Amino acid sequence: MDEAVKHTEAKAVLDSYIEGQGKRKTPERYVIMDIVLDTDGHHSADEFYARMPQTFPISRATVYSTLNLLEEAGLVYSHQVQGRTLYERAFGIEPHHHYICKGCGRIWNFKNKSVEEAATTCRTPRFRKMRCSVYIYGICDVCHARIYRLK
Amino acid sequence: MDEAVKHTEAKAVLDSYIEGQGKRKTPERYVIMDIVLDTDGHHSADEFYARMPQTFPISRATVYSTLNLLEEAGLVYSHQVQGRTLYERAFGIEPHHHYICKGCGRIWNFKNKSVEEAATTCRTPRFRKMRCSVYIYGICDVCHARIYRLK
DNA sequence: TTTGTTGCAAAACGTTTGCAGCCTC
DNA sequence: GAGGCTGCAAACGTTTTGCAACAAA
Repeated sequence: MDEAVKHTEAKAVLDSYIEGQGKRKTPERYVIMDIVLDTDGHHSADEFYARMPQTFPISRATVYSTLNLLEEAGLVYSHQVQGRTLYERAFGIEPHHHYICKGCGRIWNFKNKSVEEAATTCRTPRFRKMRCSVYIYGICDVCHARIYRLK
Repeated sequence: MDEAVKHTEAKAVLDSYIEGQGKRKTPERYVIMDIVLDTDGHHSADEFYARMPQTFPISRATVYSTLNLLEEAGLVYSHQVQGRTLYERAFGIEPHHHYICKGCGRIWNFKNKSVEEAATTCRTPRFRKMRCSVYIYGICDVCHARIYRLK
């Protein structure tokens, strides 16, 4: 996706979410949105906080609350890993799932049509599905070598 | 599964894990294991701590560390939900996955063969799979009614 | 005898909250 | 002007840690 278009379209999504909820269009929210859109991978709120521009400082509390807002608006996904919440941008990327190393907590993405299809089509009574997350836990090469060497 | 057999077999699993790791067979570990085996559903370490027998008090720290041990031994699964770690017994139950309400955090189990098969057969390069967890996030009936009423 | 484990309390960690002042609407 | 938002620091809830006493091997 073209970078400029991505930012324009994401801004439209955020605009309409904010308007629909009777919330306010503060500059902080759009600055954070832009940074999230330009960041790949899975990061904690504090990691995003560390990336806030020195020219436009934004507090930790605002970063936390804005990431929540962006998730509600559908612009980021969150994942609970090793006691922390990690965010990844949801806009301009293809559907995918994750495998997570129990040793180091690193996350890798993978795509798989049958996993995707099975998760989205299965029945969940009395429950409105919003999102399916498939996590495959295991041990990565690096951790396996480390653990094996230690013993 | 027969209850007595379940406890006997689980004890054998824990025994061999403890022996293999050069760890120690303390009474606390077997008391906690028995309680976990007799408990259905998803519970935090503190919830298990509250269930420790008055006749054989066990500290919070020991409950936390033993639940970790039981997970390493494959006797419990853990799930990260709303900032907490929830445990469920892994022994004597059929494979299943979960849907989780974003409103209240409650978890329901579901079984689905194609989800199961897709998750276990997909390829994850440079990575040794241990366990697949499928989480479907959404809003349960109760929360949907509550949120809808408030607006 | 060695060394892993327990219990306690304190500390750590990520996150949320209360509040005063500010800014969007 | 009303009320949502920000920034700060303090509070929160969960989990981990340090340490001395204990007990399994």
